[in-house]
Amino acid sequence: MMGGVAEDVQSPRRSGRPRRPPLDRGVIAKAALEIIDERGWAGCTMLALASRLGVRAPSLYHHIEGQDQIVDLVRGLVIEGIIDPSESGLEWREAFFAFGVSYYRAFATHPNTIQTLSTTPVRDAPTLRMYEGFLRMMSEAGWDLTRSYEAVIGLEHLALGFAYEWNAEELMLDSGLALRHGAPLLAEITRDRTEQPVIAEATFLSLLRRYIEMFALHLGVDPSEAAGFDPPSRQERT
Amino acid sequence: MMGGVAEDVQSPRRSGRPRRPPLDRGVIAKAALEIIDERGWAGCTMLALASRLGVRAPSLYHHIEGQDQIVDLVRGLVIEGIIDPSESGLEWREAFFAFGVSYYRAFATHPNTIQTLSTTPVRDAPTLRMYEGFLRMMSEAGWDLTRSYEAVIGLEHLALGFAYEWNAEELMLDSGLALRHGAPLLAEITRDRTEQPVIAEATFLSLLRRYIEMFALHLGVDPSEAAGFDPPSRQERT
DNA sequence: ACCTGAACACCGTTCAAGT
DNA sequence: ACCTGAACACCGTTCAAGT
Repeated sequence: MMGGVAEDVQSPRRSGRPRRPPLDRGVIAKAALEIIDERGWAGCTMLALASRLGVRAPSLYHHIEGQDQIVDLVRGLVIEGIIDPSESGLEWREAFFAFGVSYYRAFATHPNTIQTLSTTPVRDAPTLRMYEGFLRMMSEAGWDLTRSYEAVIGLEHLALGFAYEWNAEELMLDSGLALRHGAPLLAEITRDRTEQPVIAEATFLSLLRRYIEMFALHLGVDPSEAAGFDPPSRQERT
Repeated sequence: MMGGVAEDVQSPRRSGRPRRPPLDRGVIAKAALEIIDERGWAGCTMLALASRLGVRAPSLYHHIEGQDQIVDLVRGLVIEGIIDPSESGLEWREAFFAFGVSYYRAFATHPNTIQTLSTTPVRDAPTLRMYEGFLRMMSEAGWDLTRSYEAVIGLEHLALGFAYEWNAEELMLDSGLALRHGAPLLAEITRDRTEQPVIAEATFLSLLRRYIEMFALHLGVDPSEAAGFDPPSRQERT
């Protein structure tokens, strides 16, 4: 009974290779991000995801607990490309800047993820590590936690705003519509945004520099007092 | 035939009053915003909306074209509370500041609208008017359109980020989870955020002041050149 | 262990039928 | 003119049944 030799004669080895990659969280995450990039988050249904993977929708539930977990997986994938500022060895301003730039680029590459990722609870380890890395870097430079946390929150939304505004499929503002509603200035500035993504990054970088300077001037203290330079009161470390 | 007197005898006038408000876009918008405030945008289904209005779902389609239009209506309602900086009569920095504050408050009052409103094309007249008003104010103060547009985009996302982060039902970051994943600094700063909304507004206001100063320093030009004062090259107005 | 078909509850939207 | 029940296509998810 066991070990029957009733195998097809003319498939000596060729038949052993499965024609689709074995399912696991990694390939599911990758497929999900691809669909989101191509068709937006709404297009990433369980059916679309399953059929891209050559499988039926219920099969996915053997590897993930539900749609929520796809959010976590995709977030991990997007966040992966962001540098850890606590391991950069740079002075805090430069580490902050490098972090901000790579944060912006990660999301500018995947603008369709922004809507969901920016307003969904963080549950994945890579993202928690990212925050911790930023806080550690700032802490080691002498900043207090509250200030550092405000800094990263503000930075995130500034970066996400620019990344989305200039890279998302659907434009937020339609020039023709603005004109028809008696908003000529708005209509003018929203015309011809073909090559704007490039300009947008330059603008963001410029803004980011200013943003960091703002914190360097010790937010909450009269700028004239702190004007001009180095890190605030350095905490003693053992 | 016409004008039959076959009316119920004992309902001389009382029966004339309908027990539910007549349906129109205004009441639909208001009901939608209430549901979104209470249960989040996902809770605002056509069924939930209809039943709050004492009506069946298909009835809504006699007044609105579909769910997309609900977005427009709700946006109009939220944006309504924001001041028009071009009619404030204030100096540009103060007008900018007042605009930013009322923008922040409008969304801090309705944090559950942020996810959808911040990533959905603008189609409603009130919001287009809001942008136009800001651009006109900046233009009259001598700023060029591109700079002004960047200013309002950056401001929006900064404001939305803070408004969401500190007022949304679901916290973005869970302290316990952070601790369990080896992120002690993040865990510490996200503990006890009970009365944070108040602190958040103060933080945002402080940040907003700096943000405006940043633009006052003529973004894109070496700050040491422009350091310290008044509006940029004033355009001639007829 | 993993995939599947069938089924369920719940969406948004359409439409012929009523008044 | 406006509301309704019934119906449709499409979701996410569950589960017993297969291998």
